[in-house]
Amino acid sequence: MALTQTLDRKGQIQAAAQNLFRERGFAATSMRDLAKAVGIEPASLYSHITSKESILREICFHMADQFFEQLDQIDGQANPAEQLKQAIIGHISVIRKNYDASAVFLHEWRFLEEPNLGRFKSLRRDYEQRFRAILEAGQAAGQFRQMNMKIVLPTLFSSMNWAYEHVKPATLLPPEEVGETIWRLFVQGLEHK
Amino acid sequence: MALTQTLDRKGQIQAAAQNLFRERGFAATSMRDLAKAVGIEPASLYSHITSKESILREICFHMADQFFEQLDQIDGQANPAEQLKQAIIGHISVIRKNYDASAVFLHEWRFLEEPNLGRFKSLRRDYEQRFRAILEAGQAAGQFRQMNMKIVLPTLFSSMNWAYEHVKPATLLPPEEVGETIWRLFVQGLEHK
DNA sequence: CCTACCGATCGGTAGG
DNA sequence: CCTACCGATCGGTAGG
Repeated sequence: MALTQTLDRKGQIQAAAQNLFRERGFAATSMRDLAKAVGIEPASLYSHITSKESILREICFHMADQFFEQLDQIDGQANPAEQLKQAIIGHISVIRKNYDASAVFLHEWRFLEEPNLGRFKSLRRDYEQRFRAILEAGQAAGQFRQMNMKIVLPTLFSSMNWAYEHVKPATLLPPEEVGETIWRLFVQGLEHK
Repeated sequence: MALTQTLDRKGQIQAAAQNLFRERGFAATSMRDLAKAVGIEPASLYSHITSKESILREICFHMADQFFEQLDQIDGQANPAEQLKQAIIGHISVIRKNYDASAVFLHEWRFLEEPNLGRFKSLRRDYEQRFRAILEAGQAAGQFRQMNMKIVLPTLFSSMNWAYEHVKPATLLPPEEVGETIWRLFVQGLEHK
């Protein structure tokens, strides 16, 4: 919401929606709440957006785009552990740059309607597979232990995704510190060698 | 919902609410939805419950009770790594025994009203502190490395709490396997020694 | 546990 | 971007 005054009306609506959807959830946020936050009449929202769901759709798919862009920037020549480190820090950085939107992306996507819901799930699956490929490359290279991917992969994502909650933006730890710590924990474990 | 037919009406309402709140969220579930699931008229719900929020309250605090009970059963004489293992497996077991309710506990608690909301947050903080104490005991004993607890603790909880999602009940891995794998990952890490 | 109903609020449209 | 408004639905109560 900090940059609201520099955005056009459509951008203001998106920013206000991200904040409200994050704080109250999609279902508990009314178009009247949203209009009030923007400072216009409820009906005027529909000059800029087509439906409540269309706002959610833009938030979710814009976040998905950013997560994929980040993945495309990691060093394909690095070893798996290093690639994993870059992917983890990148993922957390995207969350941090989109404090409200990432919470919506993570929690409110289920209110998407078909066919958007199906497309969203498909993108998310693709993204998870990219991480899985890194982990499996590490196993193939003998760097990582053989562990059940059905457990390891969701554990990794859960570990990365808490970053949006628990802590307010002002007191946030730097994404690099969070990412490095999670990576070290994940790769080396808590126990002394 | 499997045992609905053996429950009294109040229990049926609770079971149906857990399922609906899990699938659609608290805000998006109407009392009419709930009544339909139970097979009575909407107004009849109020013979057994006082408000929509009171159902949520019972779910959340009943789950909290179970999490604490589980913690009280771990072996206080064991070393920190072993205590951690028992606590993790116990936590995941509670989630597994309450498939619908645990999702509600984890995601819908924010729709609690004061003073319940405050009480809930306080209980959750206490619970987290119990885990923190185990981790710090491990550090004090030289068994665990010094790491930023502000990162390690939420990472641990996130890792444990994914268990309620991603996977349908029928295909669930045994809680012991999930718990042991997460514990090993958390303590030893992914990398070969 | 039901019928009947309350005032409030919902997402969205018509028409300018 | 506004005024005016639509039909549908909301959580909950009265009274039996």
